[in-house]
Amino acid sequence: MDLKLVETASNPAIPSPIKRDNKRPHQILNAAIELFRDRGFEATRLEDVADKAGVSKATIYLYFESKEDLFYALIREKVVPMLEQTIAQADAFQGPASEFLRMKAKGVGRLFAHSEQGAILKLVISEARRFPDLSDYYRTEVPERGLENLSKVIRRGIDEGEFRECDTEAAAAAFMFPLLMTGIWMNSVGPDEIVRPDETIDFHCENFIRGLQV
Amino acid sequence: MDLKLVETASNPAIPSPIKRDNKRPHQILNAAIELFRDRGFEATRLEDVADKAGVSKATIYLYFESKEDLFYALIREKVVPMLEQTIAQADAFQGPASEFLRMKAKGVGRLFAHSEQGAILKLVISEARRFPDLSDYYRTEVPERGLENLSKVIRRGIDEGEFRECDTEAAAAAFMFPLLMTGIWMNSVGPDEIVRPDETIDFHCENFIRGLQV
DNA sequence: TTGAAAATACTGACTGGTCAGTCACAAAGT
DNA sequence: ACTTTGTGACTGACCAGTCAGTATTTTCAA
Repeated sequence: MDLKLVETASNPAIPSPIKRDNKRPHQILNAAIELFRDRGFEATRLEDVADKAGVSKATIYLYFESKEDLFYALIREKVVPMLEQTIAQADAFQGPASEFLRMKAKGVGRLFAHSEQGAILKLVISEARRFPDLSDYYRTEVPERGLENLSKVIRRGIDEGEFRECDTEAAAAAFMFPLLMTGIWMNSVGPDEIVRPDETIDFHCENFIRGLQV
Repeated sequence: MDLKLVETASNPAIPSPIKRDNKRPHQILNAAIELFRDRGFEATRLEDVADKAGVSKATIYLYFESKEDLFYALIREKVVPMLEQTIAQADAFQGPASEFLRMKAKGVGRLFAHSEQGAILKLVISEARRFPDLSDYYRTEVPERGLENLSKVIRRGIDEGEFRECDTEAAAAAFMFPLLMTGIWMNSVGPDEIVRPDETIDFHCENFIRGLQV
């Protein structure tokens, strides 16, 4: 799987001359994630990214075409591998629908709440309107793929008599949204004393299942 | 109620010389909301705000001290009135806790999904790390105030035998998050075909109550 | 093995464009 | 006349992106 994006003026088909087995791109990307999350794309100075990565600004241009390309690369390098893992996990699952939901909540919820994936989600949300093609890619590949998958699982739960009949698409969104929101919260206004992410996710998951059971 | 913020270098106690009974500030603020939401604070040029408001850039400086002040004023002028209304509504409510939740979901959910309040939420989330005092103010006044209030209502529901015993703080967050997330979704990656905000909120509300009932 | 040449990796200093914020002046209202 | 409301033109700082040149690593002939 590869990040394909429509070619635009601001996104000229990225030849991406990243040389392999070189740690520089990863150093730079890791520095960029944190700064982009904390200050936003526009307000982040490439010089600060360079400092944080321990290189000079010009070095960034050896590995990335432009500041925008750095942003695109971030999604390419950090999101796609996570996706493959999550999908494999979901495909392998056999068992009652409610167990799948529990697994999903623990996996996805914790991932967004405590890893760099939450920072990336918040970043994409923040910059979505400025990078519509990237936002479309991320939306369809990450949350919508998750929603579709969930929708099917809930349908299966209904067919097998575990869950009550309901609008499965709405249910999928209602299940997913607290997981995403917890991740965004922890990477923007939070962390704080009021919202305890793990407890919130656990409660949500159990209460959601309880509400759905016949 | 007034927006008080700790005085910092970037926020020098805002004397706010906004002359009253003048439509200019509102024109400017309305133009700013939309541009800030779509491009973010940093990437929005004051000249574009001016164009959209139908004035010259220098005119903005008759009513606002700086670009940052414009952002602060946006919260002052657009959030505080909404808050007062919501609080009055909540205080006046008498009836079963589940009815309160329904009212809350319809009110707050629709507000964030379909009005400028969703855009403001998304904006604050996006810029939270860059404007920590504003983010603190917003977080404590808007979502956390809502969470506290909800927490109490759920407690009341438990005490009156309507709801099962549970972690009321986690429950409040789990109830609130889909409402907030729907608003953010609609103002960033959405609108799209997959997420229908009203159906999502309605399902969430009913399923949440169903899960909570004894 | 050594060391000169080639290839690769990196950088400091610069530039051209952009934009927040200013100011001297103009128009409109009273 | 005087105050309020407005503006076009300017400026100084900032920063993405470039480039000429330096360091380091690799290659390979003697």
